[in-house]
Amino acid sequence: MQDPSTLASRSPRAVILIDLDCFYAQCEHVRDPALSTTTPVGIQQKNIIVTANYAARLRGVGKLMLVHDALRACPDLAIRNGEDLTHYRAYSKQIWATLRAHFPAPCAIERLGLDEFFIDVTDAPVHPDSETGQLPGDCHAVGDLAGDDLLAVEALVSASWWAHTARHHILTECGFTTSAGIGPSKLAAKLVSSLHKPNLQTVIAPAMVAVYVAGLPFRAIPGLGSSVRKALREHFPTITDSTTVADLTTLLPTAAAWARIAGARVGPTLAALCRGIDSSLVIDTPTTPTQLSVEDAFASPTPSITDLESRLFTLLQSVLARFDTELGAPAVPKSLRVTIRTRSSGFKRTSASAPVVGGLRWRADENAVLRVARGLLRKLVAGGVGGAVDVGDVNLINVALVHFDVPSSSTAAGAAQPTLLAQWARAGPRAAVLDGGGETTGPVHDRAARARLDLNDIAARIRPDLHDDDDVLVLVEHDDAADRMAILMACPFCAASVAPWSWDVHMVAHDADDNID
DNA sequence: CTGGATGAG
DNA sequence: CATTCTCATCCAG
Repeated sequence: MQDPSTLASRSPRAVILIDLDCFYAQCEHVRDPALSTTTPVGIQQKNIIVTANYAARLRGVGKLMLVHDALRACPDLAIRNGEDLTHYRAYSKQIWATLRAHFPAPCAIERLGLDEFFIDVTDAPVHPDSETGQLPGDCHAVGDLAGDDLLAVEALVSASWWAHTARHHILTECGFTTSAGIGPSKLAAKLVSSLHKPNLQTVIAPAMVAVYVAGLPFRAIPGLGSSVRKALREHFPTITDSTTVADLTTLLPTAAAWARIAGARVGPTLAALCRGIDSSLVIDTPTTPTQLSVEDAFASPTPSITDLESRLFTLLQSVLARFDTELGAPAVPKSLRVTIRTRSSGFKRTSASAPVVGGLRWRADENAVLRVARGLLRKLVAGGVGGAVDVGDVNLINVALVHFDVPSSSTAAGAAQPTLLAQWARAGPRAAVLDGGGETTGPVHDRAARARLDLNDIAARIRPDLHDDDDVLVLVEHDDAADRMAILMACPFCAASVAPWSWDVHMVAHDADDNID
């Protein structure tokens, strides 16, 4: 069977990574313009400085440095507390909105953390300023662009100009400087983005990617974290911090060799990344996250379980408030999760979760939610290794709302269904889009891949349950404006074209019609 | 489905 | 080594 995502990713892409320079510190400068960029600024969370502006870095303040050490290196460090991420989230969202406005579909925009954004500009128009073939003045290059494949070079020169204008928009509309990497893949864009910073950008020639990656220290490979590093050192004691990707490739020449060290899933991926190969696509980050959590770490022991509960309730208030202000009406969290961390466990986390029966109406029944949260906490504190966790041993609590969903046919309230359907109808032709994984997000870019897609295959992927039903007609249409394949299903009752994800609610609406009759 | 491990910024 | 305060994905039970 053809794998559409593989086919789509085979065509050369043009990917930008925009990286906000020392994001938290810049947020403080933007919020308080009187704060000079020449004064060293550090952002404090508990007893560490998590990041610092460039003035502070020049004075020896590093990331995740103890406050004590930072002040010793730089006694006049201006310290801002960054434990509350609210305004950092707000700036991040503003920057995302700016990028979205200037890079509409079919350009995908994927957020990584609060301060990095991948943009796929493969299908963007050729940038007007790229016609001379020159790069923007603030754009460095890795490798000889002129010597590379002609079409790929045109795409990357244009992409470099798009990165330049994106950064210009972020600066003039939001007030933030950025660095950027431009390349034929997410991997390439990411790895060169930090070569020239702050406030500069770097493009890499496609033919140079493998060579460039080979020369990097092996820990630069994204996805190669502390666990894999530990396994590598155990198998190969000669490995040090200065071991390069090329050295590793000599030790582990095949995907199978990698799989033995890092597992069947991660291993082959790392093997490919080490050769500069990354076929992953930029995926639009959804507006609704999969979880929303608030946590607090505390150094001094909590005296009693009541005090622990008091902390828990404060966090719960905070996460509920966040839900109200940040998430749209259709989102409903289905579960509540409480996580604690103890010193004696070596700072490991343990969690417990439970369904939230009240769903949407917890404002009216907050006590019930509080009781659920307290029950989860008691379960964790009672479930310690020796039978019970010492309350004073707990040094972090996290409360999370998880598994958001839109209300569907499973919710009983019949009156609410037509309203929901009306909302989706108003949202217009945001039809399902095939990404090859059977899900309904992301474009299929490669025209040849589209031509090979088999209709039955598509139907089976999108809604295997309905595909067995002969009455359902599946339509595949090309939306020329958006340059996407839309998969729609014809409703046998009203002849409407319905997106697969709204099918169930559509049917419930018809059921409601029947009941009125 | 729940809970842990891992990795990202 | 993680340390902060998050978020996502994968996997075993």
